[in-house]
Amino acid sequence: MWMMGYDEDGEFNMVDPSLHERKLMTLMPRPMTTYPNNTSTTATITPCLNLINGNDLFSQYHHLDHSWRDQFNFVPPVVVSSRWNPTPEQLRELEELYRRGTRTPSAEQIQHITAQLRRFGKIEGKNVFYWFQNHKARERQKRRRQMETAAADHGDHHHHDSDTPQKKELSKTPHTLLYFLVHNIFYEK
Amino acid sequence: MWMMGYDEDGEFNMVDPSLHERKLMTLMPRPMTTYPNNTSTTATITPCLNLINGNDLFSQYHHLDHSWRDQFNFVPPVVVSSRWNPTPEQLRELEELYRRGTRTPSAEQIQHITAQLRRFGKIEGKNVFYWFQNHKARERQKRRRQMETAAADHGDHHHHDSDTPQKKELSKTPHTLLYFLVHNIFYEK
DNA sequence: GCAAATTAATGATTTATTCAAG
DNA sequence: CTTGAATAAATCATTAATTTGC
Repeated sequence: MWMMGYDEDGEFNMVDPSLHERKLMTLMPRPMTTYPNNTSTTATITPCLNLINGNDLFSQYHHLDHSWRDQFNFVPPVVVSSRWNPTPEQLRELEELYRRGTRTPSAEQIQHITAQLRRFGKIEGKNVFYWFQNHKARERQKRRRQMETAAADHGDHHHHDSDTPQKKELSKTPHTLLYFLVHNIFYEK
Repeated sequence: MWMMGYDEDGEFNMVDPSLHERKLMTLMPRPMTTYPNNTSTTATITPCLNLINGNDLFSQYHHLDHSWRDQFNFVPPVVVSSRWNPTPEQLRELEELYRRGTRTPSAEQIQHITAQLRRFGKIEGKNVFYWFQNHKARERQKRRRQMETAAADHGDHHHHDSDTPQKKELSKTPHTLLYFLVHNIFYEK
């Protein structure tokens, strides 16, 4: 329905739907079977991805009666959460890193952090990247709003805090995920 | 100088300079030596990268006399352009694609286009990605400005053109480079 | 004609905004 | 309502056009 047509920019889209259906993934129903690449050697219990955070994703199929299921060899598709949700430990670690000054971790830092946090559950590099990006932006806008209200209280004074983006520094070294990825994938050779 | 310190967000940066010195690259002076990965099997003449668009990058060192050069075994560093510049053919092809409706090509499209355009000279996927991103944005703002002036002429009427970003469509399929890269690099497994 | 100086285009990054899952 | 994910807008920085003084 939305898969083929012109968008606001007049762009014509005709794409392979299988490539872009990212909302929910349907997997073979193999409960308690971890991913092949799951490093099961860690001492901490890595919860089955379908039960992370205690959400039993099978429960939504309990209304199906067994006779029907058996007759057609029906197996309820396992709907796996489409987006990452940090475990409390992961969040704690990330916030600690942020508090200690990490804002835009380099690709290597991202990889390292990701590897560390995988001990606490499923996580990918892009999650770490997005987390810092969002956290930085939202802390900033939080402060901005505080400043606004403070300014309104005091009669619109322009008091430059230590966090006010003063004038914009030059020559910022690119540290973004995009930078890393571009250099890794697209630098042919 | 700018390489180590706190940026506007209070982030501490201490990075390997070699990773980020992207302003100008200095290569060994090997005139007429194409890049190793240069597909030299194509029938079309692929110009030496240093002479693309007819810029002889050695001419800037003609003031140096030979005796001095020979004495100290001086070889003029070949300054290679730090950013891609499309050849006329590449630009023609890209504009044709745009005219035909391509706006945000998928990763596969990018790879395909890049492969095609490599026939005309050095190019990378990210160049194609950025070209479409920039071209789309600048065509849009061009039209926006036209609209502004038109509205000013007619007394600020709100006449919704077919290109006015009406309300924002939902369910846009992610087609960006970032999407592609993220899925290729960070999808562990 | 020819470089240095200045301006205009545009390639490349970063930041702000938006969408939508939970 | 919070926040992970994605896109669009703004910005930076480099190269090409263009101008200017000689």
